[in-house]
Amino acid sequence: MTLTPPPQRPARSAGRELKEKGLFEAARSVFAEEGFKGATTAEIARRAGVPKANLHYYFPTKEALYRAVTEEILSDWLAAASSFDENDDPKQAISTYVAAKMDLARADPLGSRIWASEILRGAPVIKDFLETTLAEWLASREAIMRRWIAAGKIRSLEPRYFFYMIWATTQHYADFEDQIKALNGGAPLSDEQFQKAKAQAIDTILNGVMP
Amino acid sequence: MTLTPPPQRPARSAGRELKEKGLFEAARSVFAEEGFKGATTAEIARRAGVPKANLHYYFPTKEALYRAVTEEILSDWLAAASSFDENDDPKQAISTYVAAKMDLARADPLGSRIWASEILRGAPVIKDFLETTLAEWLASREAIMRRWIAAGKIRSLEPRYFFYMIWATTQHYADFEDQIKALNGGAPLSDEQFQKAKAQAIDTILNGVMP
DNA sequence: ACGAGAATTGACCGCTTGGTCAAATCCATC
DNA sequence: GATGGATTTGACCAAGCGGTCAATTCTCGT
Repeated sequence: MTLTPPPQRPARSAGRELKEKGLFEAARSVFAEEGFKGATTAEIARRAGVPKANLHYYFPTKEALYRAVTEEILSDWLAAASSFDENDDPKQAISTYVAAKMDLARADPLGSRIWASEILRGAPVIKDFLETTLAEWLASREAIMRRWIAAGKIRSLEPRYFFYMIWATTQHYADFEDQIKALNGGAPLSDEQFQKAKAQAIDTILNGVMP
Repeated sequence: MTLTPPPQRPARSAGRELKEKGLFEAARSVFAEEGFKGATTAEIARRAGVPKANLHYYFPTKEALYRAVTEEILSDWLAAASSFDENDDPKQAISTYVAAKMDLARADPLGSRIWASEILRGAPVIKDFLETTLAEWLASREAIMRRWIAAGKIRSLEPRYFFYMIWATTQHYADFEDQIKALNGGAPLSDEQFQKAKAQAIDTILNGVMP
């Protein structure tokens, strides 16, 4: 399900995609701050610098816009998740995956926050994704981890709670960025600080599971 | 700053505190689901089973109600935080603290979610708490951990990122409960599952930092 | 240069929002 | 049982909401 232009005629000029992209990005920032219900189409339009009626030309309803935003986020999540499979060695697989999730949180904090906000309100839009695609992803990686455990390559543990820890820790840097900022003298983590945090997350998690 | 009755006259009957408590609890559930902006006083009043005008008698504005809810959450957070200091031994202190945070997430998921939602919108109401009380708590516990590191009792690490991992992991079980539910066949974690998750969180975190 | 569809937009609509208010009711005290 | 403040509540209001629409302007193939 990819995002379709509102009327299905061929795009006329490059301005179309540009404007759509502007609205899309404005929507991301407003949804991330206010959640679906708290977000207003007027505010989204204002940030995009277009009249509200113009927004409704590109995205017929607030929910259609929200769904478009959401789909991209799920797609990015899956892309980062694939890094877990790039290596057969647990140490490498886990390191790579945690690093990818940390980088995603850093590169796209808004996406992570929209996800969080969607879960907080009961996940009405992504519930199906969670119950099917995400559940399947988790089940198959649990199987991999159980083989590692059986082979004595990692400690014995319940894989899903391990993944929850990874998700929680990495996404915390996006979702709670404002809290981290407040605890960092008002400034967001510098690149050096973030690299240190990433390295430590990998390190602590690895030490936590390697025998 | 404790919560004051709207007019300051002495309470007449027990019904007053009861009604106030009902509104308070209804407000918690709505704020947790919809965030501050998405929450409506009409919905809060509906869940409390009182007319909206009655809500505004007890809490003059939506923000006053929100602030009252928020204060209690910060207070609970600090209470759980004190468990970190109950023991001089790092292993004991960390175990006890993680257990306390997990128990708090289980006992009061709404509080955790309201906190998360408040951070997501930029923490306008609790920013001062974060920059003062929370920052001081963190600084002094960082000092404790640095002494442990110097004494070789735990691995060398940056204490604050370690606390972020604890906060993230424990609060994940409250904030992302609906996601966990979706990954658990639609059912929330049973008490046994939760105890297992708690034990594993403690275990993995301890292994992650003990030398 | 003109016709036709694409894109733009101010004005507008019905509904919901947070909050107000005055009238009604309750209830401890005398 | 009368008094007066505490409490309750339906009705109401101005502002904001998501969404519509008709009139206008733009853009391209001819």
